[in-house]
Amino acid sequence: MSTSFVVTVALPVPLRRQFDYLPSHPTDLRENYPPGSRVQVPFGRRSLTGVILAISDESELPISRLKPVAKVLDRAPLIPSVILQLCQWVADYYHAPIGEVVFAALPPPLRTANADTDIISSLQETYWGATSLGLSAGNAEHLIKGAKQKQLWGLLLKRKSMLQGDITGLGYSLTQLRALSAKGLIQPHSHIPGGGGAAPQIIEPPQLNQEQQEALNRISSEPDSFRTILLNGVTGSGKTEVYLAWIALALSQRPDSQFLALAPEISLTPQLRQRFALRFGDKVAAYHSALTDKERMRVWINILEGRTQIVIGTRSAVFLPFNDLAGIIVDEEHDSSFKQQDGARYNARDLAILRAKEHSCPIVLGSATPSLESLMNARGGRYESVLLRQRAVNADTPSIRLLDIKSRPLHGGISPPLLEEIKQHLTEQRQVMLFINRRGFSPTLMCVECGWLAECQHCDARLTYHMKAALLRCHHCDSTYSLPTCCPKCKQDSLKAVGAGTERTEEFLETTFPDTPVIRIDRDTTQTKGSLQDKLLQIRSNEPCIIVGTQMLAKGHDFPNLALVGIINADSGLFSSDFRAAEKTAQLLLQVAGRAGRSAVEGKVIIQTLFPSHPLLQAIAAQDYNAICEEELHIREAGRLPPFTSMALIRAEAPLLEAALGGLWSLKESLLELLKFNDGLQIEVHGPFPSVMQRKQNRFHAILWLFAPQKAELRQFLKHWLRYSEGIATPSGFRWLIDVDPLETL
DNA sequence: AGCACGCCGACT
DNA sequence: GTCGGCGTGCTC
Repeated sequence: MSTSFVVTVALPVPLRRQFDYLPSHPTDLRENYPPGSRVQVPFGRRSLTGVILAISDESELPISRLKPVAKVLDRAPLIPSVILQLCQWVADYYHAPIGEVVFAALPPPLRTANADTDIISSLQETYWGATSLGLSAGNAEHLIKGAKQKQLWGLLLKRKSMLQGDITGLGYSLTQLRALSAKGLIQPHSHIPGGGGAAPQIIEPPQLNQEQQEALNRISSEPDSFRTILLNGVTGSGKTEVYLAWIALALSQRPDSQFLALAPEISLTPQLRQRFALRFGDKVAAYHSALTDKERMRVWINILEGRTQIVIGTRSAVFLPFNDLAGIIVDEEHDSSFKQQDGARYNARDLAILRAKEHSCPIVLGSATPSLESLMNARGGRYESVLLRQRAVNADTPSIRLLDIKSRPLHGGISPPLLEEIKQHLTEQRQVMLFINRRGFSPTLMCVECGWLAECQHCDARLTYHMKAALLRCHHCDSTYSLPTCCPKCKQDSLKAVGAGTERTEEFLETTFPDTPVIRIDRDTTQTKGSLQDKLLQIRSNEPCIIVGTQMLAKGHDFPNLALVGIINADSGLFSSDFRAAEKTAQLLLQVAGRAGRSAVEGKVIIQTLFPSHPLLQAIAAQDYNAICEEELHIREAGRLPPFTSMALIRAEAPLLEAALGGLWSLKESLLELLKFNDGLQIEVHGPFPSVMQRKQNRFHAILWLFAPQKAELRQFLKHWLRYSEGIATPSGFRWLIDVDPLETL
């Protein structure tokens, strides 16, 4: 029996390489080095935490150059082998350093070596439940002041006990808990997570309509086989109810199985989570980057040990260590935030499909406006297609009207006809939502005398004027500038805020409708934890109000009394050089429009534009997403663009534009060189081009476009090329990376 | 990414 | 005379 073996380790360094080590002692057994366990190893002159990828008989390097592992940190593998496989695949497909990928799959506390301390014991947390006094007080509501506290009390009455992390996760504060505790209504107690206790409160599921029932039948027809189902349902068609019914059905057949639901952004998860929690109680947990390390850690461990069965998460949740996954849902599958934009640039939607395959379970991709990629896959028979054509709650699809704002005066971005409509709907006790793609007061500050514009010193961008904060801010590098009192160039008192952002529209509406609440929802007003939740609760009270907000509003929210949606300006996406602009614009506008008239209320959408005859807007007004896709697919096919070809980018940056472009020229030269030896390959290299936003934080950005007929061809070629790209001389300060299947191509 | 080694400017 | 700038090279 040979005892000599080599341990291959992934380390958190940006190198496309694995590192081999020897066991700590020559007599060590292979069983003590299971793949997926963390190790402490010497690396250069520092010591790093790594993850064992594999054990093998020999190394590419001579044994004499290998160092021994310092310590094995985990007794059992922390990362299941399916996740390790997924990481390997991501590293290979996206040409990402394996270490970066593996460490992205671990919750932050496990990335560093807090040695072998017992993780579970550190997870004991506080639970809150009603006291006997609270329970016997009957209607204790009159004792409680705040609406939020009343709600919290109601929640704690229904659920016998709740983990503090879950309570705060739903947007309640510790202050609110303490206030109830001070009244003697509730008390904290501790017990170990998963030790039973909290009884899930199950609400009676609503009756599915016939379409939903048919969709459910299709999805659940073969529970134990891998299938990708594209659930294409108009906004308001009740996709979420189908998901819930599917999970309920699957759990009745296999009670211990697990489910993963991915949602594009955190802003969406609380609501989705609540709907899941109402149905499945504390089987449900949320997982996203806004959680504290401890919260993430707890969810991670609970999934690993099978205590948490259903997770609502954002893209990083695709790496969670489920071991008995029975189904995956990707909600709003077209959304570009599933694509990671830094580090390992993976698309969580595509990884989710891979996971479903690994676990041999169905995956449902849901959207009212599916991506062209998914539509193509459905056509090619790789995905099954399920349609929901009607809105669920006897509501019609809203009407969309294009409003020409040429030569119409705008106040706070709003034209007189739109203002009339707002008035009208408010008198009818309805809610109104205005969508503006810009936060801040105005996107430009200019001098009307000499034409001076407030610009960022570090970026090629105008500064946004924030009135309440009384400053200028760059939305690209986040630097701030104090507000000039007069024009810095001509010294006259002639500065003017040009254009409208959410803040200006909010201000205008507040003065125009002093008796109506104006609720602004953008990154600036939802910074503090729970503030978005508060605003959403206020809207869901169904009192008349005006909601002003950015993209955040477009996704998934369900506001029953919302009747009118105004889109302040639809024109930014009409003349972009991004080949995905039409697809993105159609998706965004139709999603926003879909917020209107979701229950019995009749919905109306008004899109302000300078180009009402633009074909894309015409098609959007006709709500013919199919026609838009049809047209787009023709254009993409003719232009040999994705999804008809495979695409990758090389993105570069350097302190000078010349260096960024020059470095890319060197890379391109070497790519072409390698292509010469591979005659059969139909790979095209275009560029280099300066990025649309050339200068960002005083660094210059440029890109190279690569196209190939097949994904595998491009992947193989790049893999091959990377093996000897290290010798290429590039200018100093030149950094570059590969972006496979980019969604952002400028 | 770190963290070294390595050659050229203003300071006790 | 040294302290220190960041250029480039390596890490199993």
